[in-house]
Amino acid sequence: MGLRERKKRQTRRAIAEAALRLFAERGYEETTIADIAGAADVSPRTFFSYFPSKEDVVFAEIDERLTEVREGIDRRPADETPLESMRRIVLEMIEAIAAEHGEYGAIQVRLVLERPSLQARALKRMNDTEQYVVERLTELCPGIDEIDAVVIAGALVGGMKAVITHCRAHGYAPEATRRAVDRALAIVEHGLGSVPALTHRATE
Amino acid sequence: MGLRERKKRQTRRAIAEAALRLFAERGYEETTIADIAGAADVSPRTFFSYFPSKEDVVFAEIDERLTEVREGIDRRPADETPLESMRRIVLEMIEAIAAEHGEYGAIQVRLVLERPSLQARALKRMNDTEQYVVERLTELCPGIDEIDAVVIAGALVGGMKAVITHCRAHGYAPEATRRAVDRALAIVEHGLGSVPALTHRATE
DNA sequence: GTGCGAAGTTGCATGCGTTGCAATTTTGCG
DNA sequence: CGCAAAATTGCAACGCATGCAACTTCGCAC
Repeated sequence: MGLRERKKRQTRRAIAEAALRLFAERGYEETTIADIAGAADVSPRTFFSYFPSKEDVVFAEIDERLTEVREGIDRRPADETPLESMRRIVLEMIEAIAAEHGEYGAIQVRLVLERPSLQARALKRMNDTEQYVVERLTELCPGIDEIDAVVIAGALVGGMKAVITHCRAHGYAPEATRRAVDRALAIVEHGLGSVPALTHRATE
Repeated sequence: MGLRERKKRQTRRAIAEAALRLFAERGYEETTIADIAGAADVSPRTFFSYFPSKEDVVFAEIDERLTEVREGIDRRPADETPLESMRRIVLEMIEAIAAEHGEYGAIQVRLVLERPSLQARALKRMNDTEQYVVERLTELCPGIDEIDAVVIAGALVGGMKAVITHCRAHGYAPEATRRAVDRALAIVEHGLGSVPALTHRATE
């Protein structure tokens, strides 16, 4: 890897860290591009040659993580059933998110939760991942009905989103996390019909 | 309802229609706030006293529809099981969306699909609705486990999103729409384990 | 090491969305 | 009519984002 490459990576990191630090100190909208550029020792114009927008800098690390998840999906061993694969991948994803809990990850999570526009972007990223799941699913199960694939991916990602929300609210306690994942997968796998509260009629 | 009220409603509608017409004619980013205000015969500044942002004008009608859906949820008859209620509400929602297919609804859908930022906003709205489902669900089923409620809402909304996507891609043909809804609800209700393609091991 | 082309950085000018403020006009009602 | 509240408007300012052209730095061949 040449000097050029290394320096770019270094600058990118400097910008991202400066941005997150400033966001944490003064808040997101209280920090301007000029502030970030100044703290990272580059010109304001250069910021945009590394990140297409102010919002994107928040998702810099998260994107790398998502790429890893996709690679994990692609490396799926052939002797797993699709359901087993999905179980494993969901677990990996949750663990990755929980591990990210410290350091700058916490700042990112807080920012995303506080700013509706960032939350919207995060949901879009999740939706894009769902599209990817649909593609892999149709590849994995030749002849599967299209609507089936889309619904399955939707239910899976929806369940995963639920687990992430739940775990975040409970501080990522390890045993609670595992329990949530198990419970979520059980519901998705066995269906809403398996939840007694949902099939019980109020009258009578 | 006083004259003041009526005029406000009228102006709001004028702005929304002018905006959607211009978006359709020249494109979203090719239309400025000044253009919209000019076409609706108000000052640019006034635009912002009716819509908080340019993006919001795209969702004006959709928001009204979502409000109706929430009201539909609240009016749920007591002799339905939660699962039956959800089935009915999902069907109503899809029908409302399909009915919206004509007129300006089509423009909105096209805009949302084309612009990533609008797509993100649409997903956030869906997520907010999901939160609402969680609240009603915990109300409806006292003592239900929190994680269960969150997962159920996630799976339901995820499935619904899938149906919407699927139907849109197939031009909202009535019989295909009904089939998609049935299939989606069946999968969500009986679980992913009921889909043969997912439990079949490749090696054997 | 010298020079050259490519890649990266920077400043400048510009357009647009958005907000706060104060002035002005319109509306409903006594 | 006349008054107070509400709505509209213009103005100025700020920040994000983009295109462009000048400039600097880098890697590489000779």
